[in-house]
Amino acid sequence: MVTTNLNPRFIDNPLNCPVTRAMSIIGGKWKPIILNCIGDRTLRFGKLNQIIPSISNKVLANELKELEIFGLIKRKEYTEMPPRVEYALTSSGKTLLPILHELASWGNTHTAKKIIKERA
Amino acid sequence: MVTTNLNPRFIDNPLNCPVTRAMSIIGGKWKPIILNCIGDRTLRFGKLNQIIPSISNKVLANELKELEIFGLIKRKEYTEMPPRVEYALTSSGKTLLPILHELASWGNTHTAKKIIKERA
DNA sequence: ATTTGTGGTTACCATTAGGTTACTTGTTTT
DNA sequence: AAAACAAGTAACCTAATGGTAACCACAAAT
Repeated sequence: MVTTNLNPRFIDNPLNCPVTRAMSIIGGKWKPIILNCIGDRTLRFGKLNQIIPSISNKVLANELKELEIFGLIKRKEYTEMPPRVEYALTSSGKTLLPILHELASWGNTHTAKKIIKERA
Repeated sequence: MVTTNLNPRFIDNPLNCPVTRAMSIIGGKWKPIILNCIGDRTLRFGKLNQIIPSISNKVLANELKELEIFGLIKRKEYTEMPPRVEYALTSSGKTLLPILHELASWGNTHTAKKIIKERA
């Protein structure tokens, strides 16, 4: 069974906290990466899978579905054979890009080497 | 056994992606909330637990420990009885605050009501 | 003598997120 | 006749995350 419901953390947000809300949407291992990868482009499923090879197609399909439910990406299906499906960010999804970029540049200042060295 | 190691996602970052790196540090259910709560203040353990009542003290202790390992918060212990421990953001942790604020205001525009309504 | 306050720890358990492999569809190429 | 392509599904499994409840040390207050 494919379970693509709303993230329980989104529904049951004890503090009704906007940070929790945001994290319940873009949190998780792959969602921010996917959003960041798509960026301003329009990408097909297979292309995304190729850019992010370490994600399985099951998980990719699932994450895309959830992102669509939250209105961050739009899915366009062409009825051809073999099938073609294109993904792009919605305007709402694009408002996340600058935040993700900041997060990325922040992440660059916290490299693994640095932290592991500092702990040693 | 208390398992406060580095997040496996931080170590095993397949794409060596800064977004992944950032999310492996501040991702998770409580870390961004804790950071945001502390903000510019200095808070004691009990006070934090009171502000975020839905977190258990075990989990809170654990998250604080991890945030300390990543150099985002500093812990100051007073050898008194009963004990007193104060937490505050490090300068590195404070650089996250503006990003968290943006995330929060973004989260405010994506309320549960709105999304559930749009789906109906 | 017992309770209270503080900042945790321990052992145990439940849920969830994520991963693996195999399979489907219908048309085109070998 | 069989294999390849594209975009997934289905069934199953493991690891990580988070949660619960009980307990600890030590001093001060009741």
